[in-house]
Amino acid sequence: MNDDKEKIIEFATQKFMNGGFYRTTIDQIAAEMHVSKKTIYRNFSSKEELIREIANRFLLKNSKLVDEALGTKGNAVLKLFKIFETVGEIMLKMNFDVIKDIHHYAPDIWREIDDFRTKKMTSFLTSIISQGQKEGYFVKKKPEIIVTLFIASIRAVVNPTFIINNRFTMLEALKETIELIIYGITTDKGKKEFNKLNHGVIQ
Amino acid sequence: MNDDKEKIIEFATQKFMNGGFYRTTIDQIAAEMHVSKKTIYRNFSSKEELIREIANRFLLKNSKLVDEALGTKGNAVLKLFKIFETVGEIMLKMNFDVIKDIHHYAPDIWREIDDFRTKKMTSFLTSIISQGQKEGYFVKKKPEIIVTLFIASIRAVVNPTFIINNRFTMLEALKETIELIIYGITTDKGKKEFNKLNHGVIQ
DNA sequence: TACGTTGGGAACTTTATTTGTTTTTTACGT
DNA sequence: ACGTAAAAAACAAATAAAGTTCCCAACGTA
Repeated sequence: MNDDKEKIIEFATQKFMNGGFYRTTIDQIAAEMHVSKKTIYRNFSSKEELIREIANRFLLKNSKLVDEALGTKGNAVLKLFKIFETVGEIMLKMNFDVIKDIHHYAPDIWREIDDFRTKKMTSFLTSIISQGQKEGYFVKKKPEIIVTLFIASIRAVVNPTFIINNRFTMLEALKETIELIIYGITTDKGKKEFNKLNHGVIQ
Repeated sequence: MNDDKEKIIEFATQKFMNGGFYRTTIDQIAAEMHVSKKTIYRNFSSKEELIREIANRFLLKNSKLVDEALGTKGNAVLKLFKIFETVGEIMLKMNFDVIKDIHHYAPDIWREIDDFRTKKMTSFLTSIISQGQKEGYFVKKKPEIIVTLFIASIRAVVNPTFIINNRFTMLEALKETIELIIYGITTDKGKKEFNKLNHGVIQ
């Protein structure tokens, strides 16, 4: 029966998130599930495929969260704010070593994740910035340029190779980066709007 | 010259703390330091010895922090509070996967750490609890029993095998545990004193 | 009861990676 | 120009995990 597959994914996700992809072996998963390796390999051709499946589900779940944030009624500044709030929450929940593992041992999967993330960001940032320009919150530079700048900056920070010692610093770095960029692309009207949400951080 | 040794330790510590002990190989360290493996193996007979050295220094450093907290002037309740504040700070700074790595791949070293920690805790808790009993803050049960209970509870929580999803939850768990135990061993006078420091959490 | 299918568990092979060693090359000081 | 010392590279050995195979027990069905 192929309700095994779901159970394996569920259990493996827990183990992986706790122990990292590398430290957690297929043997361990099988043993602790009281299932034979054969059963696992019948459902997944390799450990990598299992990891890929789990990564995809994770992306999909977070993708939905972002979509919800995007669905927020209101002006572009509010939407942008909501999205970064959501991203921050996702990052807080994440075990950072899991990301490091993928980056290190499964660079293919990492590339997929990065691609997905980039496409997602490009699409929503473009739409928000266009909206914000019409509303007079963002300066009227070419949206593609703004989006590229935005994504490049975020990717530079939210990346395992970015030297960090702990999650807090990392989140802080992201926040600072975003504030910097927002300062550069908002009109006076936009800055005012942002300060309402962000406790007056943007001058 | 044997100023190499210090440089290796310094660099390796950075790499290990960021990448974990397992993911970080001697080859990587050598390559990134622009040093040959021979140089590393001349100073350390094995990777394990290098790790042990780093772990020892880490323990020593934190041990000193605890000693400082212990040196705080004041009653036993204040001292206890200070120490757990310090421990909390240390935990926040720590990359938890590094601990998981040691626990998993170098159980010998882990046992040493655990021993050290236990001895340290036993010594300071015994002294604090005796002091607090004289001052009338703690109930007059046998200190050895209280200390044993205390240490067992803390070890149960501050342990890689304790299932946790993120650092925050873990710290929270530790805090709750400590509050529970303190509730059980303080007199009314002690509870009042603790609430002054702890925003009225102990009822 | 006999038969057949299914999956667990253990034993096995294979493959990949890393440790630790040895050899070669390079560079620098005398 | 020569000798030494360390880097770089090539090597062997060990380890550990992935993936496969086999055997056996449990269970359902005829």
